[in-house]
Amino acid sequence: MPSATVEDYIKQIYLISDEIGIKEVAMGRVADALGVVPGTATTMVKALAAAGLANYAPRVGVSLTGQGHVLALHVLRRHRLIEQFLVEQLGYDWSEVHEEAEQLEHVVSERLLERIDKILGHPTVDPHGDPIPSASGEMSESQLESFLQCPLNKTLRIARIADQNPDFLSYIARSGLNPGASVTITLRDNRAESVQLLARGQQLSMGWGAAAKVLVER
Amino acid sequence: MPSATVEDYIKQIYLISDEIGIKEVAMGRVADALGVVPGTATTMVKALAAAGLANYAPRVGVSLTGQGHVLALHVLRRHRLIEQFLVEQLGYDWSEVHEEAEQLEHVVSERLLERIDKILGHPTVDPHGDPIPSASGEMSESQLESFLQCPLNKTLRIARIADQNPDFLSYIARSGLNPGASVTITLRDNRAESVQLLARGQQLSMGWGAAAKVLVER
DNA sequence: GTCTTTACTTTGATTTTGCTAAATTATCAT
DNA sequence: ATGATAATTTAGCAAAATCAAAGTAAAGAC
Repeated sequence: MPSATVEDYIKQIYLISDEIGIKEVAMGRVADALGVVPGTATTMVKALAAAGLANYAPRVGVSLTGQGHVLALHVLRRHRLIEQFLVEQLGYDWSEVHEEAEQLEHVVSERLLERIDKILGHPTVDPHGDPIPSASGEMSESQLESFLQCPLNKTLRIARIADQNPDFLSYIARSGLNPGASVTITLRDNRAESVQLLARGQQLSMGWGAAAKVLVER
Repeated sequence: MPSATVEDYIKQIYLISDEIGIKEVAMGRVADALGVVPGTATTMVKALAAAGLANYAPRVGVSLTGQGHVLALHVLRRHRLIEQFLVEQLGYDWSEVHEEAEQLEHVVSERLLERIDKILGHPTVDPHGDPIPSASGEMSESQLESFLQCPLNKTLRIARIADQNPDFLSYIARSGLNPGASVTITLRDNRAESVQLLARGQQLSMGWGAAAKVLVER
């Protein structure tokens, strides 16, 4: 049974790889994501490789093996189901569930997880709109657009916030941009790298970095 | 923040001490309870003493300090509230919650615990009838009698099963001796060290070891 | 009262996960 | 090309928790 640390490394490698769209993840990114010094990441990633969970190429980066990929999806399933459970059943705010799930994801049994899944009615997305992998390890690959790609002046539904940073999430929550809420993009300015939008009757403006993390559906 | 291992040692020392009614717990008992070789227990208990959680006297045993006592009650509170939650809200059987709670007790946050406590309506006992310490660390000291002390031929209510062994618990559950159920002790034979009883209309017989672990109230 | 058994402690090694600091390689600008 | 800068790896060390095996003390047997 993989340790909590191993699960965290595998999960982060998966998430970074997914985010940048490249298999190979640079060691620096791994070290950053895990909050350890680079040397620690190198040592751990070598151990992951020895355990058959990752491929490691010195000075190039790390990628997940098939086995590592399976494990990553399992951990992600646990994390996201727990988040959904905390919001739905325990009255947590969707912007504050991350830390708690981070701990719980390493100790819930398969049995408990399946009960949670059943009670929640087999949800396919967590409170942030992130997709929940199925028990068999499939992940629905939805085609969502971010604030940067979606059409102007149409009413859209917030589907997903692709960031776990508590600060960012609470800004999003305060602005009424919860998953499920409605928005209209009124203006996109390429020179200023800013987006103007209308949510809850309020006019808002976001920079490109932030705007890219809010995904909508029509 | 104490590690999961430290919490486990402190909890077991508390439980054993409580069970035998003596402050000083022999190292062998500690090693057994934790499932480690004696040398390991010695090393760890010394560390607990160095951390101010326990008093250690070589070849005599270990006892909890005030600080250790407080920690033990906190861990027990977490464990028992979680057990109650698993039974009440997630449809677990009361005889199978122990392992799950054993893991969860080390990672639930104070915030989550208080939400669970509130949802359950501030329960004072867990599914086994074991008392749940309050948030401030008080434990209701009830005066329950076991099958060995209670009066004969009276209808009594099962209040508590003082054992966590899954085998024993499932025997108890199958026999209809769940906390809350009614029983009548019909015969106690000191020579045979056995107890005859009536539960759910069924005649049953238990040895003294088992009978001592079932506590009733009138 | 010695002897043997049992309980306990000590010692030394191992695994996992982390750190610091030095050495190395790659990259980029000049 | 060359040297500076940034990223990465190596090497050496440490803490936590464990084990195996050897040593020691206490208790009971005779």
